[in-house]
Amino acid sequence: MAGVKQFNQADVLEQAMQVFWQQGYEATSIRDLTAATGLGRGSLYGAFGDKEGLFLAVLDHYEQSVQAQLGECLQNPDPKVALSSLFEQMVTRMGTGAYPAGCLNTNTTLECSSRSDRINRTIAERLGKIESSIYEVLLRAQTQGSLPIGLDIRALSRFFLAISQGIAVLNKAFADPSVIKDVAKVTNTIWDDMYQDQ
Amino acid sequence: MAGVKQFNQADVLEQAMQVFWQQGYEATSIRDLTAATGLGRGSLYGAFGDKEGLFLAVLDHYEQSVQAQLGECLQNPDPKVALSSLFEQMVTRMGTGAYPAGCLNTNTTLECSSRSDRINRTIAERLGKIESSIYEVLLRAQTQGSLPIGLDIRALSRFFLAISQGIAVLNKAFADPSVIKDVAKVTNTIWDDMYQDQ
DNA sequence: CTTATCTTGGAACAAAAGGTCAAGAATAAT
DNA sequence: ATTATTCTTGACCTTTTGTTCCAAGATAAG
Repeated sequence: MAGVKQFNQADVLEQAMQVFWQQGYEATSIRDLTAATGLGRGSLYGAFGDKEGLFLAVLDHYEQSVQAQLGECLQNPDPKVALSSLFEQMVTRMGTGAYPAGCLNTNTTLECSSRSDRINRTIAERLGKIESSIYEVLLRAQTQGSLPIGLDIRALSRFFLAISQGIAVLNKAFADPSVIKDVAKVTNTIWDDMYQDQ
Repeated sequence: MAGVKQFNQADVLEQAMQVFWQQGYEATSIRDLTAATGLGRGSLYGAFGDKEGLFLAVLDHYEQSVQAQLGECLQNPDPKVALSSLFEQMVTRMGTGAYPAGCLNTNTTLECSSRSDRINRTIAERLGKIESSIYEVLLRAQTQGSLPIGLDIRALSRFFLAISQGIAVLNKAFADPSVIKDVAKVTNTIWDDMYQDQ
């Protein structure tokens, strides 16, 4: 069974992502990964180099498969809908149990940022992109005149980013889904209050 | 050099806390701990049982030495000051660099909650206590008439808890201290707007 | 059919992990 | 001074870690 790749890379990354997401980077061994993916050691190392290489590939897969959906929310032409649907989407996904609790980016930030420069830069860059996306939405709202000009929207985008990270933490800490529902509810209230409908 | 304990337990916990806080639970080895504390393996195991036991002791030490300061902020008789000083205190401490980045509770939540039930319960309980403390402050404000009666202060306390966790995440992800300053700034603005001065 | 190329799974490796234990040393009690 | 108790030290154990390597197998090209 060889000569050509015997496995689908996306499937392997999906399985590996589940394991890393649930157990964390350090707590996940190569054995765990070969068991989850069904690949032999040689195949894994041949395809991804080493554990860190596989993890970085998993981070990419995560961005494209999970996080991309959040990015789409922010593309909504109505800034008010864009931001509120972001939090709604987060809470909904976390309620389904289709994925492990929390957010892989957030988990990785707290576990690996002080250990691997490469991972640290990847994550910081990714969080920066989310902040920028939120900033674009706020800027659009401001130019539309539905958000006060005096508002510091750079600070505001960081604020919303913080809330999203906080939701990820609380979702991992508490089994109770009502906690993050409450957070999203209050966030939307605040956002509604800022937003001046024409 | 024995017969009686040769080390100060608080000092040892302080050193161990620094290591765990910076590297995470899994990435910290017993060698790291003996090197940081100056104790031999036997002494460590004699005093704390095993790695998890030491870590739980460290979590207690963290609550008493670091987190207690945040609790004191919330004891301020003026609810408005109480909550705003909480975030101010967080940002200030994280700016000093006296401790590693972020928050040990938050880090632990994301790394260990799916691995050790004991640690998971400890952390969930602790976050619950913070939520309750915030709730008390909001309730006080509400009975004083400075917060609208219609407000869901349970949800609101969870919201502020989420922000505090988000701040911890962003402080670990970004070296730039202006990020969490911005978050605290916006949070205080929102809190001020809610609060109806008499 | 032959050859060259690539994949595969598992054996093997050194290093490091968490944890144990017995002998030695210092105090406190008698 | 002697005994009993306690703590410290460092070697040692087993298991697991991440990684390498190779013989065997399967395909595609000539």
